[in-house]
Amino acid sequence: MEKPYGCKLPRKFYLQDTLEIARGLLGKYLVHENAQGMTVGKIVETEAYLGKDDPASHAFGGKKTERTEVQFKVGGHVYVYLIYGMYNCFNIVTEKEGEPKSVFVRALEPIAGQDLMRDRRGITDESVDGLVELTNGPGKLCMAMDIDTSMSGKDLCEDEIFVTYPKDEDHMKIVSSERINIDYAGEAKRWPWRFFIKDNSFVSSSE
DNA sequence: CTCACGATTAGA
DNA sequence: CTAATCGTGAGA
Repeated sequence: MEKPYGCKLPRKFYLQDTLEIARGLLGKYLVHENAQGMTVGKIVETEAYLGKDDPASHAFGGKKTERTEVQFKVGGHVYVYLIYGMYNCFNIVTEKEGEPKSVFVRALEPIAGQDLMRDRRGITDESVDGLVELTNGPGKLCMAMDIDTSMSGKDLCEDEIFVTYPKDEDHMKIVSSERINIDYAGEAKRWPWRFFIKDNSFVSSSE
């Protein structure tokens, strides 16, 4: 059977500068296969959280707690947390061990397993509008890909969940903006650490 | 132990 | 625009 994805990213990818990784992840495929089946989504929107020097980061000031300690692992691990008591947020830990930086994945474009995604999202609309609703937000993509906090701490360099270079990476223009919904972060709200693929309709709708 | 809060979403 | 909904983490 022909796989709808390419080669898994090596550890080295996740050891680059976090802002480079946030941009570099755009266009890559996130792959998760479990007993229900396989789902694949192209990463189209990310945000960088730069750890101890970033007031918006859960690790601001070097704070380490039970929930956030996976961010201190070596780059390539998964950090998932629950927000508002009901939605999961998927992040990729970056850089060397002890450096609690990460990239938050805000939106995907469904590539494979769309029927399964529709089931998990409870969406019956098979039009383009329905397709966009599957993964155009951080909580939505976690529902579609079946990602929850039990996956926090997993290693993307293993086989349960991983990111790949697609066989043919599309031509795309990357743009940046302020990060979304971090009013608590003061002046850091202005820092342009959100990246997305220009004109991609699966990017989350906030501006 | 208590309790305020959130890197969101769906729906009015 | 707001309600939903609960794990987390700081403080008593």
